[in-house]
Amino acid sequence: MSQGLTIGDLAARTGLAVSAIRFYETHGIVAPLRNAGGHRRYARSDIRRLSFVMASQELGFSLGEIATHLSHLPPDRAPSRDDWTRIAIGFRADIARRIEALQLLSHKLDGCIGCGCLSLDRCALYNPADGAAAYGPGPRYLMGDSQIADG
Amino acid sequence: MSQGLTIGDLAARTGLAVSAIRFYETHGIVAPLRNAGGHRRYARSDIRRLSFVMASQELGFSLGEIATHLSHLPPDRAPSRDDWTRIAIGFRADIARRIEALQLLSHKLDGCIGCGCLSLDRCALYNPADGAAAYGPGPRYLMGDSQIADG
DNA sequence: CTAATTTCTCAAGTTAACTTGAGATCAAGG
DNA sequence: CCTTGATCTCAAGTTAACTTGAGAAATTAG
Repeated sequence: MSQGLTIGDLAARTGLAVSAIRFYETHGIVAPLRNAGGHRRYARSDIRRLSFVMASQELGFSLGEIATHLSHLPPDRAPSRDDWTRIAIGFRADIARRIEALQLLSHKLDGCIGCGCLSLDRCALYNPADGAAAYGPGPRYLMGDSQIADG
Repeated sequence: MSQGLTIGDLAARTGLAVSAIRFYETHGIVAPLRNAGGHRRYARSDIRRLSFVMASQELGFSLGEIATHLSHLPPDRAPSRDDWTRIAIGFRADIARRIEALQLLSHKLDGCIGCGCLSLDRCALYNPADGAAAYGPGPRYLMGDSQIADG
């Protein structure tokens, strides 16, 4: 067996396009070695790295955020079990946060369904004034976390 | 009071940029009337419409999907309570689905944390072969829902 | 009525995350 | 050795969701 996986191997194992894997490299997400001919050679652990990227994207993280997460892995040696465990735990925390946000939203909709919804000043989907947050370019107000207790 | 809200009013009430509201119009999300001078005039119910758009985007829906949801509202008359209730219920179902997906992922990470993670063939983040789904351009494999029962 | 806002339209620019294409080189099978 | 297929680099195109800019007309404040 030659040293490491080719980019095609990695693409086959992860389901990613070869072009995507190269693109990720320009964003510091993978850093393969090169063989004598200048072709990329990947470590087996890069499969896991890319799997992590795909999972994170599913959750809505940007490549930049993902790269930050991954930067906590050792750049030189293959990541150990503990290295990955640390990352996975932080990842789980993010998932939990997102679940909570969705549940809050769901509760607001409960209120909206019951409230008649024609008096716009009381709908949970309205009243954006609190909890402003930017999600993408430009200013955006989100549904905040007050004005909901009073049924 | 003049007839309806100006685009600036709507922007102030929703937190959206004026340009964004105009943009949404080109995507069939709002359809304001025009006054004598050709300026847009919005109904109060458009505030809710746009709030719904922002909430949906938070959940990862595209404008196309949102427009589809909104197309179930009557185009001519102001939406009634029941109209909005129907939409809100469908919306809640989507939230529930997403929460489930996140919880599944979290479970997989539980397994990943415990499994040693150095035998790549058993990690929940690996083994993409099932549950393929496209999320953005190009083929993508996601973490499916099998190969997880056996600890 | 005049000046300052706001709005109008339309075209073009922006960011993220990739893909596609061109032209050249490397690697592997027979 | 030679051909086919995989890779390489670099530039440019793509989609979503908007923003920015220009020039003109409508509104509003004083």
